[in-house]
Amino acid sequence: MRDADATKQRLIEAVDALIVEQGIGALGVNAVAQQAGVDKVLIYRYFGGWSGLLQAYAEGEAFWPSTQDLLGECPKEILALPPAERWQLVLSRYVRELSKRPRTLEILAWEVTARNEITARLEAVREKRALELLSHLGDGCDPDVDLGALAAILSAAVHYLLLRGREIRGYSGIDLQSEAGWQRLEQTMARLLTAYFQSN
Amino acid sequence: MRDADATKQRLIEAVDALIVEQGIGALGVNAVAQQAGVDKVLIYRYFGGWSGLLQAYAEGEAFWPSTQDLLGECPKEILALPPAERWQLVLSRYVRELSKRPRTLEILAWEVTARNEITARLEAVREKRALELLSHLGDGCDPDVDLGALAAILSAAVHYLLLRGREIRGYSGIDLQSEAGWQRLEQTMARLLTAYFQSN
DNA sequence: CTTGCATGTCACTGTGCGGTGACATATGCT
DNA sequence: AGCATATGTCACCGCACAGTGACATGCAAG
Repeated sequence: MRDADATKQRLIEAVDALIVEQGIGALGVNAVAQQAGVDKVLIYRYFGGWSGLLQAYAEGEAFWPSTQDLLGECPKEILALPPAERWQLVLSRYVRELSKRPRTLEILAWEVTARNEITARLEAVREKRALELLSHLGDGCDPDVDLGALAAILSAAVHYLLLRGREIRGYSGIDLQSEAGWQRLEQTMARLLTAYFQSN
Repeated sequence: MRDADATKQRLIEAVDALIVEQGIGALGVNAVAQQAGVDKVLIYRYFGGWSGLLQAYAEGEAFWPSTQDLLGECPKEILALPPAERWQLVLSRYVRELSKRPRTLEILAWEVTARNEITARLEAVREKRALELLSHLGDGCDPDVDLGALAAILSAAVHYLLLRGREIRGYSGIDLQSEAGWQRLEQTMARLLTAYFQSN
């Protein structure tokens, strides 16, 4: 083929395929080269090494749901809702968007155990997005309420439950792999939010 | 020393030391043998191999806070509290107990990325304990309330935030490595619980 | 004292890993 | 056409890993 750009692309796609199919644990120079059907030496030539390839992959991929994904096409309508409903809606969308993204879940899991430049960058992007979204969600809320802590708790719960749900069913009596289980979770989160915003 | 039991013990302790000092990622036959100051072949002789040693370690260690740790010495007093306060207290203790247990956090992190016999067993123990505790916490609550989901959400949030706090500071604007950050989190959880139980 | 076994040491195999140097060949420019 | 270089192939290194076989030695029972 003699086409460097295409080869780079194949390597990056191979990283993605391996992550989705086998998980981050299976990732490595040899595995990626084989998956791409390419000699591994090209990883070093084109990306300067393993971490270079990972970085290229991380930059090219949109792991994180966009603000639009979460607020929808008519953010004004959503932002006009009372706080509890607004948060419920966004949280529900957040769950849906994340569960559609096996790559993102894999990355989230990776961040829990590994710490390196790649995860650090991805985390920085995430944090920025979170704060950005948070600024939108705060309109019209009682300033006395700690929205940062609220978002931290709820998103943390969602992250953990989605991650565990990839492998186990029963968690605190909830079936994390069934629609019904997640309905119980979302309903309880919704009630928590309603009660919380009502009480202030 | 010519003492098989002592050697077994040293190996198990070496596993523990490595987990605490270097994390699960650093665990391996060679590393453990070196840490124990013992030949690795003894791992195979005494434990039948690597997974045997891990299993022996897992069985011997008490990773999980006991019901007593969480309910305290006078469970009756705690169980006599109104639901919101009861849950607040237990949750707060749960955070404190877990943050004292680096091994347990390491295992929790491990479970997120790896799935094997060991993690499966540990998870089973955890789930059993959780349901047990849950049965105590449900007294006098509105039966309409989904306590399983509530416990899942809150414990998931705590797990995730504790795990992330080992490596990052900023999460949704909260400093996960400071007393102040955790006070914000606990206070928000407390308010959520109060509002939640009040509204039913 | 001698024999048998538990305990421990050492050297080794095979595998997969990340990484590199030397070579082959297609492509595009002059 | 001929050359330089970008592109790709291949064989290889050193390392760490899990696991094993053969040997040495202390101890306890006969």
